[in-house]
Amino acid sequence: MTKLIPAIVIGRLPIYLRELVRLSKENTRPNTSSQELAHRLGISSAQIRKDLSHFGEFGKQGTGYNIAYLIEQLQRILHLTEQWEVILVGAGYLGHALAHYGGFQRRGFRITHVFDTDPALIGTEMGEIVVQKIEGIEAAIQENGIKIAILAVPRSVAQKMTDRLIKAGILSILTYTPIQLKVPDHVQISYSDPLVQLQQMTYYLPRDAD
Amino acid sequence: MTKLIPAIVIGRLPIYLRELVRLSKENTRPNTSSQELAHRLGISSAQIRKDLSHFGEFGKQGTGYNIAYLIEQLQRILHLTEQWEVILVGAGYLGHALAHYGGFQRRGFRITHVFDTDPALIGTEMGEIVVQKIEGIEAAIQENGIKIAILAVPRSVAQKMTDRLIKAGILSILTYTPIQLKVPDHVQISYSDPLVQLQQMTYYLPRDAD
DNA sequence: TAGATTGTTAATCGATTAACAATC
DNA sequence: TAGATTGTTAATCGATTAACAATC
Repeated sequence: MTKLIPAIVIGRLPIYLRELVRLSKENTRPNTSSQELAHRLGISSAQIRKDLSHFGEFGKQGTGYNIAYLIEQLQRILHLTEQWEVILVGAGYLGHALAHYGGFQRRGFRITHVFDTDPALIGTEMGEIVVQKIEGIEAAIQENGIKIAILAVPRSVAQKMTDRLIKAGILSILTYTPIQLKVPDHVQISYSDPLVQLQQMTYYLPRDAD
Repeated sequence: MTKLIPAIVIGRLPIYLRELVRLSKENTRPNTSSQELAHRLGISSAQIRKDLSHFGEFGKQGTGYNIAYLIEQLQRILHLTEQWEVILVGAGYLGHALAHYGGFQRRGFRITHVFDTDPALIGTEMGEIVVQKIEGIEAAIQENGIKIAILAVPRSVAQKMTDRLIKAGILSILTYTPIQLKVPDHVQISYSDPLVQLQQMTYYLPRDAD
C-alpha cells in the first residue's frame, strides 16, 4: 500500500528504528508504547502513531507495540531486509572515514568499491577494499547492479561525477559535496554539509564571543 | 528585530548564502533575483522572498538583489561576520577528516583544539593541531570562550561527553554520533548520521536488487 | 472489570504559494 | 514610459496535535 507517504514521514522512520533497536538492547520488556518512544525522541506520541498508521496497524490497544515486531516492520517498509551494496567515490580523508565506519556493514550497507582519480591513492587499501581507478566505475555499477553511491569528491568534479553515476544506474546518492546537485526526478539525493549545519546554529549564538 | 523566526527559515539561509557566494564567483553581474536563485536551488521564488522578508528589505523592485550586499546581510544575520573557534572531540578517522577539511577555516570556523582519550593519539598532529588529552577540555573551552563543539566520539561516551561540554560552556554541538542526545533548551544541536540518510533513501529503491 | 494505549477523526497550527500593488 | 521584480497579503496546502471511541 504505497499511496503517497509524505517524505517527512519517511524521514522519521529511521529515527524510530534506531531508537527501537536501542530499546531492544537495553531492555527486557518486549513492548514499548508511542508515549515511551515519544518521550525518548522528544516528539509527540500522536505523531508517532500517525506516522506508523500510514503503513498499517502494528500495535495493540492497552499494550502498545512489540519492539521486535515493529523493528521488523520498519525494516521491511524501508527496504532494509536485504544487504545493499554501496560504492564510495573519493578516497580522501572523508572517504577514509566512511570506509572505516563499521555502522554501514552492521546495518546492511556494504561498501564494496572505492574509486578515486589520484594515482597516488589507487591500489592502496582502505578498510578491506582496494582503491580503484575511476575508469572502472560504470562497469562496477552495472555488473553488480549497485544502486547506492556515496560521493566524497571535491566540489569541482561533483556534478560531472554525479551525471556519470546516474547514467551508470545509481538511484540514491549521499553526497558530502557542498553544492546543489542537479539530478533527475527518479534519483534520490541526500546532502551532508557540516558548514551549513554550523551556520544554522550560529544564528542562535550570542554575537559577543570575547 | 528578532521576533521569532521559524527554524525552518533559518535552516534555508545558509543554503541561500552558499548559492549567492557561488553566484558572486561565477558571474560578472552584480545582481540576482529571487527567481534566479529559486531556479538554481529548486525551490519557489516566493519562498525566498518571504524568508528574506523576515529580516528586512534587501532587494529593489525591477532589479532584484545585489549579490554582494545580500551576502553581507546573510552573514550578519547568521552571525558569520566573526571568526568562530571550534573544538573537535574525537580524533579517529572522522575527526581526522574534519580536522583536514579546509572549508571550515575558509568560512570563519577555526578548529583550535582536538581532544581524544586514546593515549596512542594524544600528542600526534592532525592538520596543524596537536591532539590533546581529554582532561584539559573544560579549561580550553573556558579560557578561550569557545561556544561550538564538533562531536566525533563513539556512541558509548557521547552523552557523557555532551554533558561535560555543556557544563563547560558549549552552546552549539554538531554531532556525528548516532544517538539522540539530551541537551538543555539553550543548547543547539545538529545531527549528522549517514545511516539515517541512507535508510531514508532505500525506501524509494525498488526491492529487487539482483 | 479497570487501566492503558492504539488508530483515527477533526481541529489547530504553521508553512508554502499565488497574486498583485508598489516601485525601481 | 514599459518591463521587471520586490515585499506582502490572502488563499491554499500540509503537517501536527488533541481527543476519544475502540479494544486489548
